[in-house]
Amino acid sequence: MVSMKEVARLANVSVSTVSRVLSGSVGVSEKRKARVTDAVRRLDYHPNELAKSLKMGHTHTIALMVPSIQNLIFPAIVRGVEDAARKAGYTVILCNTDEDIEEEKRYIARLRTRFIDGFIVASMLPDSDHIRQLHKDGFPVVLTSRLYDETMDAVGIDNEGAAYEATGYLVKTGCKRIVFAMGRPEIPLYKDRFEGYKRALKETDLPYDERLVLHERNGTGSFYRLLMDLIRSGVQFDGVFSSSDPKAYVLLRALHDAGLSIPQDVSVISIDNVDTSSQIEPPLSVISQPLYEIGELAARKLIRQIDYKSRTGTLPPPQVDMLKTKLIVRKSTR
Amino acid sequence: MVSMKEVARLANVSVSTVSRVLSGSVGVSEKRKARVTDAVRRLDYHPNELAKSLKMGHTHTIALMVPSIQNLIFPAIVRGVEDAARKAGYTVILCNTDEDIEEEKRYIARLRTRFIDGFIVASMLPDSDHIRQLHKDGFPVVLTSRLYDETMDAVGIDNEGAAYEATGYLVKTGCKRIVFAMGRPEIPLYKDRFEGYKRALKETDLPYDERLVLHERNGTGSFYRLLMDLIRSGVQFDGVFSSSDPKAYVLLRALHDAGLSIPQDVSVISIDNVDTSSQIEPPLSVISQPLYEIGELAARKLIRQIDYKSRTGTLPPPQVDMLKTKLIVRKSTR
DNA sequence: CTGAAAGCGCTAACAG
DNA sequence: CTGTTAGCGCTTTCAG
Repeated sequence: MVSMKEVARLANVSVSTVSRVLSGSVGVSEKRKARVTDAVRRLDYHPNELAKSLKMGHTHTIALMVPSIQNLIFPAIVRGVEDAARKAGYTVILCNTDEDIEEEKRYIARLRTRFIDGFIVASMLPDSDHIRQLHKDGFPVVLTSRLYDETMDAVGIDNEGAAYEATGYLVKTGCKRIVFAMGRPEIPLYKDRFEGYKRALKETDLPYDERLVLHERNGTGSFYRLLMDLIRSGVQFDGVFSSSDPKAYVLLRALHDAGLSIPQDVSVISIDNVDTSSQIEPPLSVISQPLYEIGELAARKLIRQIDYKSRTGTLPPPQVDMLKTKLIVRKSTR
Repeated sequence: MVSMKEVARLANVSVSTVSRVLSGSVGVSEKRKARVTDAVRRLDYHPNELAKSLKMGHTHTIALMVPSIQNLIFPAIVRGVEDAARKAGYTVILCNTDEDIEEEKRYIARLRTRFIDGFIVASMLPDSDHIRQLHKDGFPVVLTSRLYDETMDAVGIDNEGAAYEATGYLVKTGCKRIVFAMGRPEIPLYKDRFEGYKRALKETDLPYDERLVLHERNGTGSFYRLLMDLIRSGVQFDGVFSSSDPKAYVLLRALHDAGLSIPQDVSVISIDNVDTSSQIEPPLSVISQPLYEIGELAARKLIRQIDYKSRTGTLPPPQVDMLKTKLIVRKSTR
């Protein structure tokens, strides 16, 4: 690897002169500047970012923590983060935590020692004190797609409102008995979506029937059994509102296997709008959340924090941004 | 950040002693060792990996280049890579290249200056001299899921054989006129799959009809039009073999929209077996490739190269591994 | 067994 | 305008 020293030697100047021209050339004579740029070219010199990082205290690297990239909502988010990061000259380290808080802690502990500039955490569960600690320790952090509160930067959607709208749409199109597929209750966004469902029922004077809410047992796959059991039990329903697209896929599968036709026998709606949701049969009606934009904004906010911190030495006041969702009616609803 | 110096001061030893106990304690008296470990604990000291990297010349970081994480086959591969990497104490940087060779070059140029220990490239196109150069320059590289040859480590599947088997299965179950959805010809694996299709036809004495092969125009979405046009043109067919799962999804969509039923009117098979393929309606019959294992093995091979290089100073002889594919019959075929 | 010192490649005072 | 110097935090000879 060719170092600055060699460039300096070839250009017959000192390393500091080389360093100067490489970082803006303020106060360097044209003559020497030319010699340096020439030497740089001839040696095909590229500065060692690692050494720079050690000296400067930042790495232009951010960490992105997701539960699992295999969950369909994350590829788009990750892509948004990566694009925005790259545009700003940042590199992203991808961390799959598998919902395992210990794994996440280990990951963070390792990353901290490398001068990671900041963290986007899309995997936060309640009791994640290690994340709050990170923020308290002065690390730029932005939360997304899971839990967030007012103490840290975040970008999300109005989950309660989205669920309210989804349920409302089902009601408006004639559904009277709507199944709700509820995700893991530790994840607050599911609670919010549940609330939206209940509020929509109440405001349209539809009775709330406990038997119609399906609670995830272990893994998304469990909804297959849950819905099948409901069907067999004879409880009637004419609509299904899934709290996420991946769950909707398995619900749809169960409905098909039970011989029910969609949307004639039952309307299905969901929240997310993952890429495949428009392609499957039937195309899924959804409340769409702008996944890519969420990732993009999260990255931009993080970088803004990093810049702010490098200027002032402290983190800016936290701010949570809510992005708009949109109802997209396709063929799974009447 | 607490440094080794502070630990040394608290423990009343020199920094070299601290360094020694932290890296195995060879030749350190029990007494001092205890003093050091105690100081480490009390100060909650964590070594600065960046400084270590600068000194040692490696970072325990690998780069993973994919065309786009939004392509359904990559989340599983990425996950495999990340899991294997993490197990070995490595961190992965995710790079989406968008099939843009210039973007890829820029990415690599940036990464090289950071002492990246190696590259897994799942995005290689022909004429990727910058990748070969990387390898020539002594960087550990493993190729996967795209182009590869004998000059570099690689992990892949037998694409020709997989396509042969897929087509053969369609023939065996009664198809006589099989549409083939051909991906971008610059990507060799699609050529291989095309060859397998043709060989199966030949060996079963079915005529090869050019009109039955659909050539991707721009983007996977183009297959919708392509298939619709074929249907309208009146050319008969009773089977569709898609060269990848994402393409199969749009083909399925077109078939549905045209009012054809699957598999009664036409059988559909594909190569990949992405997670959602078992969930959609109808569940897709596929030749499955072990995506996760491919990623896992790629990472393990890369790390093996890194280790080998750090011991011997050179790269080990390249070796390409072929993983087994498997026919999975679901509901989209007769 | 232990510490002093050099140096990885770079930046940023500090003199001149 | 330019060069010398002192580190960033760590590992690793090299003496003792």
